[in-house]
Amino acid sequence: MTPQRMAIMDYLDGNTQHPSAAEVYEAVLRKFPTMSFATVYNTLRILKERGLLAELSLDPAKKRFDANPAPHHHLICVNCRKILDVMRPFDLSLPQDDRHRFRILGNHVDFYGICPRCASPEPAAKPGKGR
Amino acid sequence: MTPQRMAIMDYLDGNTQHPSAAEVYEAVLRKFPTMSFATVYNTLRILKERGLLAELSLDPAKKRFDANPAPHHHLICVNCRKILDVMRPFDLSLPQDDRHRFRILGNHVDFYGICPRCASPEPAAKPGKGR
DNA sequence: CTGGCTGCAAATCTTTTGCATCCTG
DNA sequence: CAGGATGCAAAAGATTTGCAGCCAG
Repeated sequence: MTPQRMAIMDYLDGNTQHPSAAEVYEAVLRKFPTMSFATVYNTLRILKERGLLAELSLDPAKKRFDANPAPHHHLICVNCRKILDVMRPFDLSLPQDDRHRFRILGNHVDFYGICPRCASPEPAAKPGKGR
Repeated sequence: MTPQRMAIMDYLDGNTQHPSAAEVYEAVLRKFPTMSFATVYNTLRILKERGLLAELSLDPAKKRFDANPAPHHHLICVNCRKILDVMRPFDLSLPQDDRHRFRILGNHVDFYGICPRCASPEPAAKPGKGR
């Protein structure tokens, strides 16, 4: 655990914004002006491999990172791509017929919709590119 | 509907492989050797905008495309990234408390696990890069 | 000294864009 | 001829890799 890694974990810990690697980089840069992209990416990969954070595939444009260790689901605005956590558990056992002989490890639910800001007559946020 | 677009739809229609844009390109290239990346990407975007196909965020490394119009879920091998369809519906109404005043449009469940091939002692597939 | 980590640059991969051309009506 | 589609090349954005230098054990 180097100072850089701690800074990255500090930034992600308790952060519910699901930041992208670029956002992590910008944030940590304030503390470590010499921090490089490569270190951020390498560190995020290593932390992910060690199970300290999760990489989310919710945004096709880029990876987003989540340091919340509790299993949870997500609510995504299809317009501005804002992502909120849904901590409520769901009972989602996959029936044998649908398992295709996979060993099931877990599941994840995405709810998608329009957030209040984007639903308002004068949308506050531009649409994300949503790649 | 141009011949190129029909070729792309033909390739995707009934295809349960959830191919990436590059895979679509390679496949359609056999029929249209002059087909360019740009046309594939532009066409995929247009078909998506018209609701003829869905763009999946299941693979952080790249977009995957699915022409199956029925709402359904996915079962993903975390090792080789193989993706299977789960046509069974789930009752997943999000309680008011968790809606954060979003207008909910839908949901999608990913089940993840290890497929039989990757679980076998001599794994047949290399791990995907999983970006 | 050795191994791991950092920082920089270059490379890679995926996707998008600009633009000239072509086809269709 | 006007609009839309294609093909090519270049650009853009995200991520990875190669490599030299640095630091700690």
